[in-house]
Amino acid sequence: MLRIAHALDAQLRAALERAFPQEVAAAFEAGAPLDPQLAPASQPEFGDFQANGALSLARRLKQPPRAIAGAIVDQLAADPAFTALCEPAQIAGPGFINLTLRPRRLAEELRSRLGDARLGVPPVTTLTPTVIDFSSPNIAKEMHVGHLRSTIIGDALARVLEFRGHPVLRLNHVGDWGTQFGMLITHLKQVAPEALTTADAVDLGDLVAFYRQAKARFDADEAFQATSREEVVKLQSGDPVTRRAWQLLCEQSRREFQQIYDRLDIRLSERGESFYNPYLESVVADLEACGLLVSDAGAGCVFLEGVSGKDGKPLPLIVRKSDGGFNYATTDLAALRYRFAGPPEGDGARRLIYVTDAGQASHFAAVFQVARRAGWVPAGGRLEHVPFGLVQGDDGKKLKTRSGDTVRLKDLLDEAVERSEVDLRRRLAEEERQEEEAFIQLVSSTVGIAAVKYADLSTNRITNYQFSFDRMLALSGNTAPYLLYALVRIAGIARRGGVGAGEGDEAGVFPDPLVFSEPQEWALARQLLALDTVIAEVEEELLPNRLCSYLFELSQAFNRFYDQVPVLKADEPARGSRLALCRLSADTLRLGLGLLGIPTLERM
RNA sequence: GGGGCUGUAGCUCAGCCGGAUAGAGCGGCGGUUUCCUAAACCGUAGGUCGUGGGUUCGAGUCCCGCCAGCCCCGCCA
Repeated sequence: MLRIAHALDAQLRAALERAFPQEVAAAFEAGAPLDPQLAPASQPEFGDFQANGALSLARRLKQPPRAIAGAIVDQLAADPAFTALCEPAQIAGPGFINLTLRPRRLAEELRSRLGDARLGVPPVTTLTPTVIDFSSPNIAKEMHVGHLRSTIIGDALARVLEFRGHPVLRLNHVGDWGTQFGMLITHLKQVAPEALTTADAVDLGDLVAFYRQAKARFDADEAFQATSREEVVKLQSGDPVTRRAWQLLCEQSRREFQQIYDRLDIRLSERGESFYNPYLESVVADLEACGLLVSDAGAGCVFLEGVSGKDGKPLPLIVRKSDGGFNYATTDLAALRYRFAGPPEGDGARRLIYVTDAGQASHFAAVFQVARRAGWVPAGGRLEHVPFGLVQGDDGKKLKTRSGDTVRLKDLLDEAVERSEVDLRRRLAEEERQEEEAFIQLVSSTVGIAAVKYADLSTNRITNYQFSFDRMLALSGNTAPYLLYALVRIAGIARRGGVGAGEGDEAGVFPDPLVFSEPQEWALARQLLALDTVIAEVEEELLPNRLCSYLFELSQAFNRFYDQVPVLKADEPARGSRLALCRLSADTLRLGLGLLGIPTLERM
């Protein structure tokens, strides 16, 4: 519907201009052009679109809104392109203009989607090279529930942008540098030196425990602190023993992470913090050169504009610690600059997206501000922090295991799949269905993982997210199983109707024109045509839940249609037209779920 | 103390740069199966949109105050 909306917008603007030539010209001169305010209809009975502009124009044009609407409608009626596209425009209420597309045009539009792999979603014409920074676990730690949202949301956004045609670099900014390694290596030297020389001498779970011990010692023991700092220096200066230990730890973690990414079907390029190490010095030097760097209590600071602390003085972003070392702010600045810079020493991106928890909002605001002031953000370059809320348990507090530990991502996925399997087996027994073990495994793991992903993506990411296996695995409601099941029902029809995916790829097997008569058919058709609008919206606003709502509403529209309108038993051309709706519903669900990173099933 | 986010139905949440009677799911109650997977569909009850002001023809949406919860605030990321 994007193309149609554009056409209508242009027609409305032209009509407005013909109706009020002087006023439109004057407003344009004044830099405040008049806008007919085209929007999707707020209610189905209002048609497909509505134009709200007449109401707000009343004051500026010094005429009653209905008179303005009337003048615009008269001009629309005189436009052959408009009358070919729409039924006569209706004026409603205080001055809304309601627009209803001609059914034939809708049917044509829909028919053009058949056999189109992009389902009417155009590729963008202006490519924006984009870096998406997401997932980003820490080396020598296990991935836990805290990484879930970043990983799932980041992947979905990447998929949508890639589908639109943008070059996307998916970066895993893993925590592989800094003080933490000094602590860990120092501690391991004393308690488990073999871990530093032999691959996989201890498993990752033990490393996590060692890390915790190291952190505790670091906080309590000054001598340990000092040794740890020395170890960091050794690491950064390339000491072979320390360096080797570091590589072993990274390698081990990397393999563990990859198992999770494989399960989640997530593709990522690892480029950890250490990658930017060679650029830290120059970041600080350049900040100094452009006069932003201020030394305060021995630390290198950039004082922020518009952000003040307790005493009303500006707050600093510290980019060089008083011991001369660099911190995460320095790394983030170096990364940002590298990503915007052109090759060979840069990625040449024009849009940077950071998918991290909302708690880092002020940190990123500070980093972005400093980068802008330092002139590292190119003209037209976009910098976006995509924040998300905490994962909470049923009690509304941060999700923990019964014993109070953070939940390992692996365990969480295992439990989702296990619950899904128990449910499937129970259902098979109830229905006395016989299925092969491979089928049960495939369905359980697909549904389990899909449920976890969809539950996360389907809520507005900015708010905290209450994690509940029972809700995400529910077979009804706005859940992955409901959507997957809708697709399975369509697949059932397709198997009998002979128009499944891959069969009848030529649009020629469907009637031309498509013929619809029932309201359920039109409701489904309109929903199908809205895909491009939703995708464009997600691309812009980076809110995957918009796509989820769309797919859920599509499934509902389909289930209503399926329930109330016979397909296979209908006569032609209704039968073929309804099969076309089924086919497009299936394709749209597959595509949409695919963009969310969720694979689909033919049977379940 | 400063800053940010959040506050919408019993519960979990939508609400698309202000627009027509505030939506969905779950749960509750009541229905639907000679027919393509009923993991579905239909109906129904349920809301002072935290609160008080303001702007506007029009405010859940924008501005200000207040209340509550969570998060951040100089050398962790």
